[in-house]
Amino acid sequence: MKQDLVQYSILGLLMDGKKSGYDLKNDFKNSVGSFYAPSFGSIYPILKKHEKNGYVIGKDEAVGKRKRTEYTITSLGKDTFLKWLKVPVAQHELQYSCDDILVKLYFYRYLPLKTRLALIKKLKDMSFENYYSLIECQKEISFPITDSRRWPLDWGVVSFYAYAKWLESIEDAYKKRGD
Amino acid sequence: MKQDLVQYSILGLLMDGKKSGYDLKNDFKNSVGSFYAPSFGSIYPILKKHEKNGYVIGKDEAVGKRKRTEYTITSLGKDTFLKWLKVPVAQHELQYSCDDILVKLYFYRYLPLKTRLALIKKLKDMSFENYYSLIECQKEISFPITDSRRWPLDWGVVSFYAYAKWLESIEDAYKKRGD
DNA sequence: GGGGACATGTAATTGGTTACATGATTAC
DNA sequence: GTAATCATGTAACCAATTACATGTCCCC
Repeated sequence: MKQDLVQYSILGLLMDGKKSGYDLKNDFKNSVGSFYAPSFGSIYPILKKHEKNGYVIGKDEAVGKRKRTEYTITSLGKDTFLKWLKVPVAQHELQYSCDDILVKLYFYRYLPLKTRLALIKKLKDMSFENYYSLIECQKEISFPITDSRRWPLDWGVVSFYAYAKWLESIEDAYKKRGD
Repeated sequence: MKQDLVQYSILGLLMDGKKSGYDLKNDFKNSVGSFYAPSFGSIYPILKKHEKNGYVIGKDEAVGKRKRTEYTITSLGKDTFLKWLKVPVAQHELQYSCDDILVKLYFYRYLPLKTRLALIKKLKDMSFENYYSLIECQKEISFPITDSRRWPLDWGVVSFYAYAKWLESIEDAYKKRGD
């Protein structure tokens, strides 16, 4: 999934208006930058690729004498992005690599409320499932709490529980809002 | 750090006895495999590289007519591994990418108790620090809980709190043991 | 005798980062 | 005038995965 992440994130950032490659770099920094920040060396080539695929349209704009190429997302690009966004996070992605999920989560606001809620519910359910299955694993291993071999497992247990509870609180918030 | 991870992990897995490349593949699967599992295509070349660097020594062993190359870690290899292991996890690594840390954590048992404890304490302190600083960030943003733009931040808050509390419980366990 | 595990290795491909190259504009 | 920021792009490099290539052993 990782390799697609840049590509879809760029489409995601273009969802709220046309931007240059330079803008995108800053946008990454100011949004999902703390866990994912691509370099110019990947942004510009991807933009070109997106244009070739018909996902974006580049237009040279002159700001004074300084020229910049602004990219607008097409409806095909939007569909492609939304299609990716709607794919629920898979169990194995949740397993331990959170970065990709965090990026996806950030863009959930572009989904209709119902879809968003369904995906959050699914994420919550998976978190609880993972939590319970790791609890089972914990029972099977005999290492004491001070043995580092069980730490990654314990880390998983505490984080899945925390995620699940937090996702539950989001669900509750939606319910209270009554949308 | 990511690229070094494979290399040090291989040294780490060789810490408790000589192994072939094939063994290592299985070992990854059975230990840190759920969050990090390299392919043969990276294991074998790294083994060769390690041998060139004097970190491991490969010896052809014949099991019947089937030959396998078993690698033994050298004292230089051990030192190199331990040196890496002793480097505390940096703040930015803790930020959101947990995989690398989990791998490192798994190998902490090769460190003397005192060092291990100090590193756990440091990790705990950083988790609390991150937790408090994210709490500050939360105060500054005005998005309601139902806005997906704050979710990555919230995710960070709940996970840092969970990690910190859990690391604290490890410390307590050590104290109770009175080592 | 065939499938599956054991065992090693490499070549092709992918995809990213770093560093380089270039040049305009703005603020001091 | 010079440093910082704006702005775009590419070439060299690096590291990893996939797929391929090869062959043994063991059990059914």
